[in-house]
Amino acid sequence: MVRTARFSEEDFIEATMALVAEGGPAAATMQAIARRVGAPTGSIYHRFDSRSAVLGAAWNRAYASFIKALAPLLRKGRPREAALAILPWSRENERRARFLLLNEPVTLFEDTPPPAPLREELERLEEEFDGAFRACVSGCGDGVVRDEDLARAKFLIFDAPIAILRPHLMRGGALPPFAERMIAELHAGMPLAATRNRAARPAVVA
Amino acid sequence: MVRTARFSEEDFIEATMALVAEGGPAAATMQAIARRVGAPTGSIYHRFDSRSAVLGAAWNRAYASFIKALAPLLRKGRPREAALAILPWSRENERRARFLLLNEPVTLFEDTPPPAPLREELERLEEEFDGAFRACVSGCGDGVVRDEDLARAKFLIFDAPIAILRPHLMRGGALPPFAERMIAELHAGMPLAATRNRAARPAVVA
DNA sequence: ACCATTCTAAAACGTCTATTCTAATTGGCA
DNA sequence: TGCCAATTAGAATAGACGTTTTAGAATGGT
Repeated sequence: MVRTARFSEEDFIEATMALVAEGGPAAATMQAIARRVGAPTGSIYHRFDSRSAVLGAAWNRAYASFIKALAPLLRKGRPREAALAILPWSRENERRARFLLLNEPVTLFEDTPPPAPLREELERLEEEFDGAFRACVSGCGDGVVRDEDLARAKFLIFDAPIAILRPHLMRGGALPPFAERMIAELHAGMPLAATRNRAARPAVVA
Repeated sequence: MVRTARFSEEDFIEATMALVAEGGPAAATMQAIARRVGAPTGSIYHRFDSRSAVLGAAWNRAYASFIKALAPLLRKGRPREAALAILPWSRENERRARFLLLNEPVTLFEDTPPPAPLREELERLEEEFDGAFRACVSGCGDGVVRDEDLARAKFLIFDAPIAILRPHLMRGGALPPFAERMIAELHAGMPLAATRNRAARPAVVA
């Protein structure tokens, strides 16, 4: 190294997350990222090949942090704790939570996909997460993991809690206490494994 | 009228929905919309003021159709039926379902909001939907609708079913039968009104 | 003190997009 | 038939954005 860098990868990634969290993916233009860091746009290209490389790096970083918080609980066979762990993680990583949980990768990368190394890293992360789900599901039944059971687990532990949190993440500010209650009740009322060989208990109407 | 129009508002709206449903919001450029209809780009501007006017009109149309399918059931106090009604609606309106349920208005309109008349129409639609939810919730308890109860109803009837359907809507193709089972079980296991004056039933772990 | 290297800095380029403009065409109606 | 507003038609414009280029400044070993 011959010249000390004023701006780090970290700086650009953090700025990107903040911009997307605040104004959606379209707000994270290269010029906006640079402006936020206080750098000229060209400097970003000394660290990243392209805009999708910046976005991809930010996504992988946020996703890895999220998985780190949930996967151990899943592997220990604690789906309810895993679902509830999304709350403290979101509170401690507000920016990351808004960035990760309020955007779909498909909309974030729809124009140009990230470069190969980042795509591969993302695949690894997704496999790790998927594996944790499978471990959790297979721990609660026999060895075979049926599609329905996996879909059900992902819903109960991931998609449903996020759906509960979404309005409050969007609005900003604190997550209300009843969000936690809703997640807990959801897990109390709906079993992780699909009821086999009998129809769902019919709901009592009126 | 002095010259018969070859292209209708309808044509452009339908093309816009199809493009967004197939390739995300960014795929619906004015040129892509025009190409799909077989018209020159300029012709769109004889019917719509701007791109956001086209998107807004498409959104309002899809949303109105969706609300029309659900609101009556909500007002009749049938939350479970309302949630399940999303399935046939999505099957009968596959294009609209992908357009409406797979995109957030905030990302669709983040660059430039639709013109005032469309915004007002959207507000009316949202109020109608909100009113139906409130009617449904207040029907199941006393007159006062608490924030928590409203959030819970919107989750059970709207967000959770959509979260269940999302992977299958994205992938395309038929919605699996277990999606219906999951929604039914969700409503069987989790009551519409929050349990008052006592904590949520604790889940049995391990 | 020099020099290769790494970085900042800012302007410039090329592409893509929404939008506008100008001209040609249509078809009911006086 | 000949007018005329509505419409088609497609090129032209202007701006935004990602990316590249060029120039210069800083650094640490030799």
